[in-house]
Amino acid sequence: MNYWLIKSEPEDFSIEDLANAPNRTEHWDGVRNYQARNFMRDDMKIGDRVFFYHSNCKPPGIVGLCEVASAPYPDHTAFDANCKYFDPKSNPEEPRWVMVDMKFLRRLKRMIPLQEIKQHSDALDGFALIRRGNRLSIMPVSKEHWDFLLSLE
DNA sequence: GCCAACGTTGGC
DNA sequence: GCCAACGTTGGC
Repeated sequence: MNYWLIKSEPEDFSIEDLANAPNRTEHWDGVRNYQARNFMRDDMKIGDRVFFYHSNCKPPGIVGLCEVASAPYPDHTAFDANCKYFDPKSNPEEPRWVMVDMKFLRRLKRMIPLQEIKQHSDALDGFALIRRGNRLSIMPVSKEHWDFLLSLE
């Protein structure tokens, strides 16, 4: 099993939104970064565990757990000219972007703020979230880092 | 709102 | 293939 962290701006889509979605599951659309796409396309497996991270808010941090609930499939929002995720270079015959379904598991007992995560840079050495200039919206988490982060809960 | 740190685009 | 210009992310 692999472990991941996904970012979402809570004003756009929050952990509550995922918890309230039908079947507690929603497709993770709108990823328009090749590295993040490749993680979904090549490495994510059904059942992988995922930290849900709230970004661009006060305070940012890890707020919940979810799991990968589907294989990757084409992100249809890239085909819709009225959608903000529209990409004219993607089409149904040759989709450029993919997504997976994410299923809500639970909220953390408390939010783990980014500021606190940064204070454990020794235990979390190499964790992509706290690397300088990190902008990835989907990133892998090692088993060791996963367990450590959960121990902070 | 600022701005550093990216990633992407496109001319050459 | 280089790289300047531009757009975006996201913490602060």
